[in-house]
Amino acid sequence: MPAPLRLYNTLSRTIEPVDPIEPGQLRIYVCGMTVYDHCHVGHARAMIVYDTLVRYLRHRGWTVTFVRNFTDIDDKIIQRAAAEGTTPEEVAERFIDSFHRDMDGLGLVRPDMEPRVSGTIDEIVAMIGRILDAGHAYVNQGTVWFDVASYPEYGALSGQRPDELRSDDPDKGKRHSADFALWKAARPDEPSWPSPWGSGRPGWHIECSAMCAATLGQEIDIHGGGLDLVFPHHENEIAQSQCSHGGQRFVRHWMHNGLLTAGAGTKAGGRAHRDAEAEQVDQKMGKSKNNAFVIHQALELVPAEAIRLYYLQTHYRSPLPWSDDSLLESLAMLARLYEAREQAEQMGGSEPLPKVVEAIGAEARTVVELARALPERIDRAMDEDFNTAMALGHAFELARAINRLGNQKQARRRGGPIAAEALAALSYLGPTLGLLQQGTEAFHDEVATKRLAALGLSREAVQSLVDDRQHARQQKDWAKADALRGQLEQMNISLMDTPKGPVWRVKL
RNA sequence: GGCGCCGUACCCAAGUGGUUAAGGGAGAGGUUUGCAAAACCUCCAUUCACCGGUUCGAAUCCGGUCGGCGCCUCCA
Repeated sequence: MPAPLRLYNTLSRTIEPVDPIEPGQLRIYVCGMTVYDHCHVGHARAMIVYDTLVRYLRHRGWTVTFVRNFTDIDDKIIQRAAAEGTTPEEVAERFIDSFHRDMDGLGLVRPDMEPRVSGTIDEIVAMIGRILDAGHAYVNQGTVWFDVASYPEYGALSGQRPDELRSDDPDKGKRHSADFALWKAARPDEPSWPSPWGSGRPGWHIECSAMCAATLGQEIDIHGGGLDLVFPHHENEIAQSQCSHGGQRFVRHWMHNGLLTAGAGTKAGGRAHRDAEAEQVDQKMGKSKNNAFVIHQALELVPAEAIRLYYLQTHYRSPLPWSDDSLLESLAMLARLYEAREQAEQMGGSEPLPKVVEAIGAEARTVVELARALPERIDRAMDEDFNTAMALGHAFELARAINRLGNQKQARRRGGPIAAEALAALSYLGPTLGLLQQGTEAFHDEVATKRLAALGLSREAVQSLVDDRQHARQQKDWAKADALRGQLEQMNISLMDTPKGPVWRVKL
């Protein structure tokens, strides 16, 4: 049996055990993208949160079926196609490709299914038919409206009551301003499909209900998405799904990730003036707010795992401010983990563990204790509402202990058996959090490539200064060596003299 | 107007009834070093926006005040 997991359920507003429909199995549906533009780092947060969840659940023994859709029929896609003089299909296809490139770049697992609205039209039409038959919808001039008043449970997820909503809709033929379109009557120059109510296309919310049922069945275990989807999108999904399935419960566990915010003043430590320009407050990131930072740009600055760490440092339900400075800070944190691992990798010796521990003493014991405890501590944090931040905190405690041990000459020579324990523990970060999955060299190389590009420097330029300094040092021309070091420092390159020769790194 | 979330050190951030309030970054001092860098050590919130209340005991529960954010139009 897989390990039990407790998660916050938006429906009950409490942390509850995940209670699967079938023992050991979880059917998870996550709202994906409307593909009318490139994804920004706010979308990346949602994608990374659910990717981490799925990885972790599988690692803990669950059989997970993970579905994430593409909304490829939508007003904005149609608008963009019209503006570019192309077809909605072409626009959707282009941004689905872009999405896949971004997700691959971020190192995310592919969902088991990625249904598209355009491939689910028959199911959508059938579902709308059942909703009409059940008396929860009405037709007006080729448009089918969901009849909110017919469904007393409406609002259970979001706490909204239809009559209390701000209603600024001009009358479009609805009975109640909270009613929403299941099927939109065809308009000229827009894609449309035949239906019993005339040609048209699906409304915004029905696709997810239909794709969910088509891929996972009438009832699913976990439905995820951004907090901004709670109302109306998910509220409407519940209404549609349950009204078309004879009242059958739709979702057992509703999971919502907090949003990324943008627009805060500088966070650069030490000089956070409170001047007028820094008075901007955090605002949700979004294209309409014109403050979006695209995933592709972020991946040019840092390795994918740094972006991942950025998000996992904060609990998934909290809002998270985005800033370039914080992104670089996350990279520095990631490097700290990689460097601790490297430190462990370099410890030699193959004596029996107890003997080495005995010889080295307290520092060795601490590493062994923390290493052995780490997997369980990570699991405990993750099993209680997916607390990735706490899990990471534990990992950093081990990293510090490894470094402390590595400061001892004797440990570097004989600490191998202790390091093996630490390495095993650190490798636990892969299947659980998706971190430390690169080789040490590959990591340093990627960091150097991306950071040098960001600084406008070339490896050759750096290397030649490093070489010059090395010559100066060999001639004990300390003044010249220090001058060259200073020059590198100015370029944001720090130089480390190691027993194996000088090693340089871009300062993080 | 309605619904909901949040306010923890210089910054980011975990903790949500009970021994010393995780972790990261910045800062100060030290160890180490030709000098450095990295790393390590020490210091850096007797205190969790504010005010009341419940309790033997609260950052954690309840009420109020102030401040911020999200949703109610498309949104991860």
